Amino acid sequence: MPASMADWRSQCPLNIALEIFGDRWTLLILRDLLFKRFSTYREFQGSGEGVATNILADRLKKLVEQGIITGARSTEDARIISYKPTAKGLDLLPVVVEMILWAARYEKTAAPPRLIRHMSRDRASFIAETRARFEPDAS
Amino acid sequence: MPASMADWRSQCPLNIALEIFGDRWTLLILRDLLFKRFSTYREFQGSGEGVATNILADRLKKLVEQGIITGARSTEDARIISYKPTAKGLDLLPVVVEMILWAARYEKTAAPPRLIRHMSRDRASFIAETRARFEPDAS
DNA sequence: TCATATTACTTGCATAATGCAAGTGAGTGT
DNA sequence: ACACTCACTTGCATTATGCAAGTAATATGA
Repeated sequence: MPASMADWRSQCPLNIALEIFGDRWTLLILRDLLFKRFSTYREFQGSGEGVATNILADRLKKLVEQGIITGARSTEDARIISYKPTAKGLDLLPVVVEMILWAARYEKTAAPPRLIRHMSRDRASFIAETRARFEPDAS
Repeated sequence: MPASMADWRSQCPLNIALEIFGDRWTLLILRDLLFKRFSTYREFQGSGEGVATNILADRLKKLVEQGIITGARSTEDARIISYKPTAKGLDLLPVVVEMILWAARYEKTAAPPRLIRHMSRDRASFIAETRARFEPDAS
C-alpha cells in the first residue's frame, strides 16, 4: 500500500517532525511540562537532566514559536513566565507515550512498572487523564 | 497518578529513547528501511534527504549495536550488506506513526492524504500490515 | 586476466551545534 | 537602598555534523 511513500523527500512528515523536536532536549522539556507539571524556566532548569541555560532558553523560544507551548508573564510576580502546552503540544502525548513504552520494554530504565503497565494497557485513557489536567486552559 | 514520575532523571525511559534515536537521521533511515523497504547503504544514501556518508555509516553501525537492525553480507554479491529490522526495530513503528500523524496534522507536509487517513483511522492495522511484510525474517 | 566499476565505507578538515561559567537586567521583599 | 530571585545572554571550549576526496574488497566486461 505505501507505494506513494517512496517520493517524500524533505517534505516528509517524519522529517518535519524531526526538524521540530528531533533533538536531545525538546521532548524532555515537554515531559517536564506535561507529566511533572513544571511551568517555569527555573523548574525546567532544576529538572535533573542538566540542560544548559542557553539551550533551555533557545528551546523554550522555539517551542513558543512553533505554537507547541505558550509563555505568559505571571500577574502575581512579573519576573515569572509561566509556560503551558497548547492543543498542538498536548497532541504530542501519543508520541511521547510510545517512546516511553518502547524504551521501557527494551532498555533498562527507572520507569515505575505500575505506571508503564497502566500506560501500556490503556494508552488512550492514560493520555486522556494527562490531558484532562490541562483542559481548563489548553489554548 | 504520575507522582513517582518526578524523580526519573537520566534513567527516564524518554531520555533513554532520545539517546538511542533522538537525532536528525536515525529515524529517517528507519523510515526508509520500514516503509520504502530499502536495505543497502547505497539506497539509504540516495534516499533524497541527503545524509552525509560518514553519518550514515555511523548510524547504521549504532543501529546494529542497539539491536534495532541487522546487517548481513549478501551471498549473491559479497560487496552488498543487506540491512533488516529486528523485532525491536519493528516495535518502533508506533513511535514513527505517531510522529507522522502529528506532523501531517499540524504542519504542511507532502504526505498523501489517503495514506494519512488510513494510518490515522486504524493505526493498529496499518502497523500490522507494514510489519507483515517483514514477518518471515524478523529476527 | 586485467583494467574498470561498484559497494561500503574512512579520513581530513570546515562549519555548526552544544556545554559551561560567568554576567546582565528587570522585578521583588525588607 | 540593598540584597536577592528570575529569566535569560554572552563568550569561549568542546563536540557533532557536513562535505569532498580517498580506500579496500568484490564484481564485471573485453
